Amino acid sequence: MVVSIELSDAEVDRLFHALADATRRDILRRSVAGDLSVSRLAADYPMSFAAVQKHVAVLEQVGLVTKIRNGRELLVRSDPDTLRRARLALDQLEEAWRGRVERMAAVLDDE
Amino acid sequence: MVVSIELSDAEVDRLFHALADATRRDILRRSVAGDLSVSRLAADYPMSFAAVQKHVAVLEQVGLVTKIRNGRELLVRSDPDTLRRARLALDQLEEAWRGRVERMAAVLDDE
DNA sequence: AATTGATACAACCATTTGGTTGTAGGTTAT
DNA sequence: ATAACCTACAACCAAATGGTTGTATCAATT
Repeated sequence: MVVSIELSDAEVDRLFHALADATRRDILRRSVAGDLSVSRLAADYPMSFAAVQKHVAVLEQVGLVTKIRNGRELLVRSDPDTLRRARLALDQLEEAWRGRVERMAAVLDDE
Repeated sequence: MVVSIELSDAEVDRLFHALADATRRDILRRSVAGDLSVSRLAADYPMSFAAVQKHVAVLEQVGLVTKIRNGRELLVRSDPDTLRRARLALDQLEEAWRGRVERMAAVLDDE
């Protein structure tokens, strides 16, 4: 059974904003492929460690990622459920479109 | 046949950014339901006409919307293709996840 | 215990964003 | 022609964003 999830405007705002940055999307992709520490991630971007840390924090605040302690490092782990919620928001927008197309088709059928 | 579309990082940045605002998403939904003039749209938001105009401009710049002259007003029309491109970007992120799940399942099968 | 490595966090800065008001340019209606 | 309406655009402002450096904390290694 699929539970219909209610997404608040504010949450969708933050979700899309988190996804609207190439570095953050790249961090997401890489942490999906396998858990990586923040410093390991940071090594591959042309910016300071602190900057990458901030990007991870943005992803973490919207739940796209969680951090797991492993010795003295923190592994960044992506959360597929949150990504699904982002998709749901897009789906709802697209659904409005499908509805319109159907209504137009119905009008045409009436003639 | 579905053509695999290449989305540049910059384009996805702008796409998600355009969607990361509740007012803009609402304008999208309303213009999907039926073409509306900018002033008609603006009348229903608690902000100035110029502010709404800017939101429409953001949607227009990323191609989520186009404007069509109708007498002295400009109708805002949504473009479903661009919305689909946004979804494609999300799908590609999700696909990375599916790939991981499959690899993990394969590892488990090997044991 | 001292050092090193990984992270957190504050302070700061430039740029962008989202809002405002005001002015100007077309289009329709009277 | 004039008035009324719709849109465009510039100038301005406060707040948020994305980056920096510096300092502090905490865990592991030696």
